[in-house]
Amino acid sequence: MISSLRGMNDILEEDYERFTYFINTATKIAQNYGFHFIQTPLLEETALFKRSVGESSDIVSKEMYQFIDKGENDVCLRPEGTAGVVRAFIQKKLDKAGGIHRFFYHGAMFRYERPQKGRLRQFHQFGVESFGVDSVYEDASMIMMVADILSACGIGYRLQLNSLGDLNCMPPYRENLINFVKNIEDKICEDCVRRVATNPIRVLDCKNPTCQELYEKAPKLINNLCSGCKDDFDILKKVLDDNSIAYEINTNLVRGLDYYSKTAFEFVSDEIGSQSAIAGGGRYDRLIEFLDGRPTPAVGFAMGIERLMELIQMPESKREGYYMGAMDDEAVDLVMSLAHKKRKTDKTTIDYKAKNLKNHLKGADKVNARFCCVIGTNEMENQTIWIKDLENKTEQTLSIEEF
RNA sequence: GUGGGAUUAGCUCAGUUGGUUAGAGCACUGGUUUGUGGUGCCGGGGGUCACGGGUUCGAGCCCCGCAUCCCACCCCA
Repeated sequence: MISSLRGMNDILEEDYERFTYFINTATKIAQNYGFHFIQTPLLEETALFKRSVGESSDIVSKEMYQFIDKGENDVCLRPEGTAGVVRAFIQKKLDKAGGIHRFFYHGAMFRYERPQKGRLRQFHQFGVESFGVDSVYEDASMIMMVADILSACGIGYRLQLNSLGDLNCMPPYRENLINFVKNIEDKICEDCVRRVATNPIRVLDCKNPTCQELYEKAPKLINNLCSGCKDDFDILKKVLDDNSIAYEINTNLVRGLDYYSKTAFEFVSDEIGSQSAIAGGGRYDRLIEFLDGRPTPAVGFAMGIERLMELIQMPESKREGYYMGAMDDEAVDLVMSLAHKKRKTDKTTIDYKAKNLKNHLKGADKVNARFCCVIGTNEMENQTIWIKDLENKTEQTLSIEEF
């Protein structure tokens, strides 16, 4: 038997119902916020991710499905969604056109990681990207949108917030931090030593308790923001307060992708194990110019659909549509024709085998049909059809023309 | 990539110190004497015990390998 590749799952039946329900709910909300759907290719030039996500990130340095295609192009399956959307935005010259452009997307992402609960090699994200709005109110809108989507799905969460600063305050802070860490380099873990060289800010996010203790005395970016960043962060907090969205400031929150600046946020769940981040995002004002576009402010987020799946509270499934069956073999053809007509407007399932009434009622129950419609000898004689409403338990007999 | 645990029917799981033909519940399917369901009763099908080796008179059970899943690290959605 050939089975699916490690970390790559089929989505069907109950899972598919939940998956679709989430996409539909999130789509509606994104549209309410003025976003439009965008679809970009699953395969992109490798250079796109190296330049956007950053070569120092684990995603690019060891997790990409990368290969050379038959045209000798260095390509890879997308490990995240933002890079492709930004590429499309620039390629379509929307950066030069100016104005505001808001997109949402959903689809498969690929990362070659060791699978675990909530961590797959092929997984699905729902994300949005907003271009051309530098106001921090847009950042707030992003967070409100995630909160709306999660609430609509009945999902509980904690929201963590941080500011990563901008070109004015981040570089001096970075130097500051490097100096601090260099002084205690002999006490920190191996990973942190590596991080100082590749991406020093990420040491703050280290899970090692010894390191965490040491970093408690480290300078905090939140206390060293320039006035612009600080004002924006204050406004953001106020807007969230005004709209009753609870948050906690996590000065160690560092997004794993290199392109983020200023607002960074993460929604976590305490109910799904160690892979607890269910949504994450932030501002990335410099990414468009990194990818050769005209400088354009941007902010976005992504949600991991598989991680949300078991948290989604599905609405109660209601009886729907028709079930049709015959009690005599001679009636099967008539059932078939009536069902064909009915299917133009309603969900209709047919049982092709003649059965007694009891079994048809059981069958109708099984497919969760609202109406059980049966044709037997009596009905054939009178050219009628017997219908029972399984919800209200009422019955009627209609002529086949009326049906 | 590192460390640990698990794997028996479609699903959830029993299976004694290694000993006849591997079980249960649910699900599926048929019947319940020919017109009333979701909730009665009776029956039926379905297992290379993940896979590959080894030890043994004999392995679901012990040993080795391997695959997958789970947990933690790591990473991140």
